[in-house]
Amino acid sequence: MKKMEMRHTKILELLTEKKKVDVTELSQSLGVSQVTIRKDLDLLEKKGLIIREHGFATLNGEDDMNNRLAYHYEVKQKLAKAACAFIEDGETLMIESGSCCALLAQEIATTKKDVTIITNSSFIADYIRQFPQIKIILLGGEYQKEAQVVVGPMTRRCVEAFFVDKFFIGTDGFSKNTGFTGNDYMRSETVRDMAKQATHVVVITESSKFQQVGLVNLLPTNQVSCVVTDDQIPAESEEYLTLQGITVQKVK
Amino acid sequence: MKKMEMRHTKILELLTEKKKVDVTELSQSLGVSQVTIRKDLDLLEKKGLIIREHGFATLNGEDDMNNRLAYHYEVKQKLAKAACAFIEDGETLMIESGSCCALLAQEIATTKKDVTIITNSSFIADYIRQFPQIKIILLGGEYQKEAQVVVGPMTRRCVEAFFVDKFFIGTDGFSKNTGFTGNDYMRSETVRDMAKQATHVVVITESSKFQQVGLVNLLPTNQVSCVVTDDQIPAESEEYLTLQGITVQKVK
DNA sequence: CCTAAAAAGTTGCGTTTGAAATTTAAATAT
DNA sequence: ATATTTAAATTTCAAACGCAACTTTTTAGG
Repeated sequence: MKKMEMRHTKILELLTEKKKVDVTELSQSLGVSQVTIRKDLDLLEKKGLIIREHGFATLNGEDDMNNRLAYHYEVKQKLAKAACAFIEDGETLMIESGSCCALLAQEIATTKKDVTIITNSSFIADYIRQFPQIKIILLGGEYQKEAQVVVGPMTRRCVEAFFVDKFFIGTDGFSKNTGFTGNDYMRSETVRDMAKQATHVVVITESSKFQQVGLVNLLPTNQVSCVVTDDQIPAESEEYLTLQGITVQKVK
Repeated sequence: MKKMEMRHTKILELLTEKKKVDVTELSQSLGVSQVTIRKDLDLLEKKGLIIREHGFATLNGEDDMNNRLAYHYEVKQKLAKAACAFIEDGETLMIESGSCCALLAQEIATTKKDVTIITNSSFIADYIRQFPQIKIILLGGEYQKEAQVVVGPMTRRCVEAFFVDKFFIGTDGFSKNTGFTGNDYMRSETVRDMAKQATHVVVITESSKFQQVGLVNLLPTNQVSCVVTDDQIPAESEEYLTLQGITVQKVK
């Protein structure tokens, strides 16, 4: 990794931990000039990850979603790029909420043409609305304020109007017994509703999730076609998934 | 109007016109210290109307919606407060997109309890998501990026699941011949779809709209129950509306 | 009308900022 | 390997900043 990227990663880590870092401090602890730190922070702000203020920076808005974007940003970015390679110009696809999915949406928006994205996440709709190449269908439903997604019976009725080839989701955990798991009941149910309308479900997730199990059932293994993750996935998990006929795409 | 409010109004006007104003300039042309101007700008930023930067300020994000919020902010705020008086705690209502409607939603969110807002505007959903007292139903549909609203057949199917007492909308123009008019075909159609599901339609609009006519039909006069506007509404329009059985609520 | 309290505005000072010019380091081609 | 180009980091300085202490103006009650 390049020097600058490392510094950016370090800054984001510090920020995730301490919520606030100031320029003077960063400059000293990272051994570069204040001007350099300012440029770093400006770049990170341009990416929408942090907010610059006079003398310091904070994570973007204490917002749940933005914090999750900043956390392990570089890895998630790579996962998004890898997943994006599956997508053709002109395709219509579904994306669920989640930080990796948001980055995927952004990657699609900046590299593909005439793609239609169907999503239950108004965060994602907002996140990529500046890119004219992409058409967005926003599903309706009960609005979950923290996650900025819609869920519930209306969302199911909305999504039933569509049928697509690929559906991209995140996950909060995995085990052989449970399959993929989530942490929110309503959101997980909505994911299952959406999955019914897609030929292939692609899970995009950091490998760390393979060492965790979520609170509620999300999707059984046999409904997933492909997993995009990083190379730290436990060998055991990878073998098991492959054995179940799932393509495991590793990055980095 | 108080001195400070007048300065704020002036700043917003300048900003709407010039897109960018700097502290030094404002300080001179308004005859107050730079510190005072900075405090003004900080306040306006806290309201989400502008964005502060080093040495100057701009309108919030060149974003269509935010610009419209800043334009005639004080009047719109009053209209919102007046419209909010019609609403009871615990009520379920529908709100369409539009700057006055966004301010109404905020007013509801800060003064009412247990209100459910059904809307096709993800801007509004996002705008008030920090307030826990309010439940939001976000309708689905084709996403219009600039306006941050959903429209189209899916929106109609979504809204058909509800029936409410009051539906609040804005307008882009009015005349005796045309009734209320809009500037966007799809959005206007969606408003009509939503209006079918409400007993009373309330139009919230600056009086200046009574001197304009929009591009497309929005709603005929006989489908509107009430108009909330400011006291600059032409007497002729007011009389006509009253004669048609519409309650005209004037503020200020 | 007057007085007390709150709000609005100013002054002064040490710190942080953006911008431009310059040096250093890294990538790419020869 | 070495030259060429490009990107990254530093230095410098006037302008802008936040903060806190102070003064003026509004507001509201006796």
